[in-house]
Amino acid sequence: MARKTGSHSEITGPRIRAAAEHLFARHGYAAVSMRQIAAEVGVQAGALYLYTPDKQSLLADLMRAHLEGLLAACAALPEAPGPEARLAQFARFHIGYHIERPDAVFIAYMELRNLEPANFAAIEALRRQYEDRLEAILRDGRAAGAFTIPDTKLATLALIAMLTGVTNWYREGGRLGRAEVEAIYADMALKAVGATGIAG
Amino acid sequence: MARKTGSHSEITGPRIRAAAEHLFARHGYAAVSMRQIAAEVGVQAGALYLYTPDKQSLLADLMRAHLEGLLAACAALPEAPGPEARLAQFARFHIGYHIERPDAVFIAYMELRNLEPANFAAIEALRRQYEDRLEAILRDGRAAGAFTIPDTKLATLALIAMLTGVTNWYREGGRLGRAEVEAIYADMALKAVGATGIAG
DNA sequence: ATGGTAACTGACCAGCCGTTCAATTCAACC
DNA sequence: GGTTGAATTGAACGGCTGGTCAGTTACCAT
Repeated sequence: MARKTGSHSEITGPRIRAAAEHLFARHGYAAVSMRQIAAEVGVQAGALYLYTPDKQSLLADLMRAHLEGLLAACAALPEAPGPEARLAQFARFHIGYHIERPDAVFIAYMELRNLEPANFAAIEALRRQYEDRLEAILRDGRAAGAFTIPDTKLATLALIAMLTGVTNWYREGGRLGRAEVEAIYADMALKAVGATGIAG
Repeated sequence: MARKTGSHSEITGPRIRAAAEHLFARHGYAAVSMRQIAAEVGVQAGALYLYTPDKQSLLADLMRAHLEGLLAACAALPEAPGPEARLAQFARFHIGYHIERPDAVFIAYMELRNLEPANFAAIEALRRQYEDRLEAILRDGRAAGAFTIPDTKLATLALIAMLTGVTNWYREGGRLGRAEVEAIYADMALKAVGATGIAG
């Protein structure tokens, strides 16, 4: 009993990545076996190795894909007028993008320690690129006198931690909708850096 | 070759917990074997089971001990005058306590999914108790007109995420000392909830 | 000196791990 | 209708897993 109907290579590959993302997020990279992933796809473990050289690459590829998508989407944002608007836009974007991909976000933040050094360096570089986007907004805003920030790097990390925290509790269909959460968090982010004007 | 000198039971127990905490934080619960823990203590794997019924209890005990210590220390805080002072005190306490226990914090936030349901419920209840402390501060402050908060629960989660994020990057002997970090974060926390007075 | 016992070893258990690969199956092409 | 080759199976590899336990050691009280 090999393949059943039609050519599967273009279907099985994405299905493996989806199953791995789902299982890694739920149980953690180290706790998930290749056989579990294969079972979720409906295939034998050996077949996975037609699509990934090993388990580690499966993890690294998921994380890289997520961060590259995040960076691309961030770069595609329209230019906003003024520091407050830029920060509000970033906050809303960050929450929206993360809320829609809870599994990928979870993995990207929790499985860093399971990456081999080379993969870790690559992923870390992408993460830093994204942080730099926010840091630039804060730096410019401070230079323009729009924000009150004792330390730009600290404010960057604090805001990202706050905004990303949404993924820990947000559930579709919960008490608050996505738009409300975005508005509330954008408002808090602006206030936290002492924004004078209102652009939430 | 059994025990070498003196009675070890009061030494080996804590050493096992310390080794487990260290290794779980570094590599993750699922990725650490009982034999690795035993090796770090300088003992054979079987000896671990004189001090813990199984690996799962080792994890649950570490998390429970951490959260109970956190709650006790929080409860021992002197009463602060007014909402701003209370929030500033909480922010400083939270950062200080977490900064000093990076391994325990890491485990408490990352290994929840590796807890069996019964243990998870117990740990989650402790975590919620701690959140309620902050939420009470915010609720009282809002009622007193000191804070501007659209949603108290959201603000609670946002602040905790922001404050806890410090443990992701803070290193002893880094660019900023503990006192500076506490001051900057307490200030941001106050501003984020629209505190009118200054009590950072 | 000797018996008791707390502390620990080291071998063992069944079972799962990531990974490999010869053999098989089946759609597509000639 | 036979051939090709991509897709997949299923068994196997050595090695590691959490956990058990009979046996050994070294301290302590007597």
